[in-house]
Amino acid sequence: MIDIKLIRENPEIVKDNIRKKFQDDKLALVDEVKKLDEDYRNLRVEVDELRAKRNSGAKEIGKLLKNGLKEEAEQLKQSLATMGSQIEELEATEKKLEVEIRNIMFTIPNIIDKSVPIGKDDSENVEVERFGEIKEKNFEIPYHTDIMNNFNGIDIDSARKTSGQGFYYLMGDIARLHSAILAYARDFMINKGFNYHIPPFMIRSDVVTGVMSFAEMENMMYKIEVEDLYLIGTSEHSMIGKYIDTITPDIKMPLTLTSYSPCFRKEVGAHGIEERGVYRIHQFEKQEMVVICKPDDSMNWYEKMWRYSVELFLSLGIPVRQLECCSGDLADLKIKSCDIEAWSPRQQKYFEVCSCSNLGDAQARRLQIRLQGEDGKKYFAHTLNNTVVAPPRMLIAFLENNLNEDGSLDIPVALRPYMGGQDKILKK
RNA sequence: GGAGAAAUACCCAAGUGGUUGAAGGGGUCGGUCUUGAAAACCGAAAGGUCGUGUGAGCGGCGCGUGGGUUCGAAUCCUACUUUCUCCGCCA
Repeated sequence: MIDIKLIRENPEIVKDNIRKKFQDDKLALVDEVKKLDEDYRNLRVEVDELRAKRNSGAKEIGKLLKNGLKEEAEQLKQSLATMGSQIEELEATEKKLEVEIRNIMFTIPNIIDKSVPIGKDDSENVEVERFGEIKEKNFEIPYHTDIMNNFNGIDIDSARKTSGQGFYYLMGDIARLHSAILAYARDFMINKGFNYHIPPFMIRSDVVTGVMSFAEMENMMYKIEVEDLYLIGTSEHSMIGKYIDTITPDIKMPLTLTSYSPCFRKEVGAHGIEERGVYRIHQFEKQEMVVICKPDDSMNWYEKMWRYSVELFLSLGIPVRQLECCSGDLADLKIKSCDIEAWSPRQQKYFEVCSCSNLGDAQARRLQIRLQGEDGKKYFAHTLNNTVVAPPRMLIAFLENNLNEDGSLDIPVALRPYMGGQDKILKK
């Protein structure tokens, strides 16, 4: 959500930005909302004047009554009553305009960073850099669920029975590996100075509508029946929700947070649930990083954050690449974003495992997350988020890259303390 | 889950329908005293947000949140949220 002042003063910047994102159908909205905003402000002046009159009139009645002038007071009451209904009418229009303006402002994309490559859709995303050495395997890598099966590590059939498609039982060493990776990721971020959080896994509807669009909500969020609660789709929801309507002294910035949570997603639309495996599922777990900082600092943090993901994956023997989101693929709230993709030796290609985003002040403006300088001035924070690691999807990359020809799995040094010291787990 | 009490500015707190942006403290800032500080005393300012104006300013909204009653609401009604106390239940 951008500042409407930008539309008042510099609509061309906003339109250019829309063109860069190939959303030309939204161009007309700029002039439309500009006009609505003018109407709104003119109306405000009118209503405010009336309200001022009513207020002073009401005070006058108080005085008259005090002086025992009942007749005059009654007369004044009459005239104020008619003014009251007039005000009510205008207020209805005022409210309507406010809602219309807000709705349009939600759909106008944030101004993208000048470094973002221009492109229509995800096919034009740009590979920036590759990290880690790809070790060619001279044997065939099985599908990830088959690898898991070799360790008696997964039971999807039973999960289908208990919960339907898109669920899984992880078992034995694979389940332990899953927990180990999360624990390692947690400590990895703590060692980077991030503050570890376990947030609520359910949030109220007002937080939900605050942190996401209506469409997103429909496609992602599970609602708890009877209660006003939703299962979170990512801990970002509860982590950002924590700061809604807050003013924090800016000397406390940056807030570097890392949070663990299970994530629940309906996955309606998009690609849907893949039948086989744990690539896209209704329930997974995720270690997340969230940074709230001063505007000047957000690009530095963006760079640091995606690099943390790279470092973590490399430390687990998984080659990755950074893929920068082009303008057309960038979500409307974001000013810059990239994916970290892990190498799949089986598919001989990279696939998404982390997504790092700088939202600029758009999220903060929408949620009123403000900072206060030592001079007392208040301004909107910048917010960023990135995946640290999200198993079981991450396990796909882990298993494929650390698999040996004899079916055993190497446990990288970093992970061994979390796996009871084992350097290898063996096929069952 | 049941019963009761409560929510006022940075903090504590007064205020039950009429100049209440909201008494009084604390804190903050300045001064006196002191080598410096503390204490004490004297004095002062500011307090959210939006609109409007070049500007000093003017005005709207605002006392947990949303509705309502009224010419007028911090004050009355209502729903919700949260906190505290007691009872019940439970990892």
